[in-house]
Amino acid sequence: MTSYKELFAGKGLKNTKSRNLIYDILNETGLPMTAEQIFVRLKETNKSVNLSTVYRTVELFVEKGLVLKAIMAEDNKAMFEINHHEHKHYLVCLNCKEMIPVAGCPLDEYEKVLIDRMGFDVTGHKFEIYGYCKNCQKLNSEHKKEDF
Amino acid sequence: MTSYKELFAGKGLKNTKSRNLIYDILNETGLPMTAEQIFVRLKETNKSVNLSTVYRTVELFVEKGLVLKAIMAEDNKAMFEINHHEHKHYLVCLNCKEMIPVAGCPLDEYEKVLIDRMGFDVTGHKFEIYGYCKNCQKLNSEHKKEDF
DNA sequence: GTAACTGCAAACCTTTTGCAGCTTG
DNA sequence: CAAGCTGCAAAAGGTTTGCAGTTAC
Repeated sequence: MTSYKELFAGKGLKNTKSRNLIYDILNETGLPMTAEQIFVRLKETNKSVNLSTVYRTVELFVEKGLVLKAIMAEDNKAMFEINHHEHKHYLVCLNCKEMIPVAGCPLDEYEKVLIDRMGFDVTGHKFEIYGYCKNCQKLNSEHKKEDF
Repeated sequence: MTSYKELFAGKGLKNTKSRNLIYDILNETGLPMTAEQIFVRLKETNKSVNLSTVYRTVELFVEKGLVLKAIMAEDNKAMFEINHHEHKHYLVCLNCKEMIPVAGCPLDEYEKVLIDRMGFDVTGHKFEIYGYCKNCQKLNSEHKKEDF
């Protein structure tokens, strides 16, 4: 179990067992997880942390900028992932729900256009691409173009 | 009160008072609304429809492709809007929560690139731009660049 | 007439909160 | 030691469901 002493201290957070465990799980997994998933993962490894603590912790991490929060359409649950401070988007498979990260972002130019055209002060954006991953394409084929 | 007899019939739905009312509200408003908002709006005009009926109805509309559903980050509530079958995105003001529609979409090209590069079969995408609208820019100024 | 729809109340599920006890710096 | 964390249990808030009665076709 790693210790994130300095990392937490820098944000005015105490370095506790739960926080280390939760940050670890998010780090290892490398993908967005729900609070429940984090909770279950910890339970499996007999390093149980109370579910409310998980919620409080990830929310705190979000507040301090250590973690990013996103709410997935469909099953409206919040998902949390380590903030690597890189700009990243996901391909979300509609079948297996896997989230595949893609580097790069085609939107910066567009944001500038919007600022000019609409006088809207852009601070960020969210961009998710839905479809079917390679694996699921083999299995399924009766999907149609949808509107998002 | 308009009647959407043919529209509903085409989707195998019965033409009922509640459905007309709900579709009407969404049409008039022209912007995404929560089930609650629809419910309240109807109550105000003494055309009360039960909240569960609102939920059942909008969800049905979504299923039939008449309405689009989106879940707003922050307060994770589902929002519903008429599906005009046009590709549209929103500027979401982080202060007043207003959603300003923008026509056009810079992403089609990018989707093609992804298909080639990742073998991912894209069926759609969701794109929301966060920031501050003209009005709120005047009031606030202490906002920082955030990660989404 | 029958299948579909609605209202009502209760259940559900994710997330939040109050409080008492325990840790960390 | 004081402030901050955690567990527990209970509440909150959005959404769903079972059922009995009503309505549309």
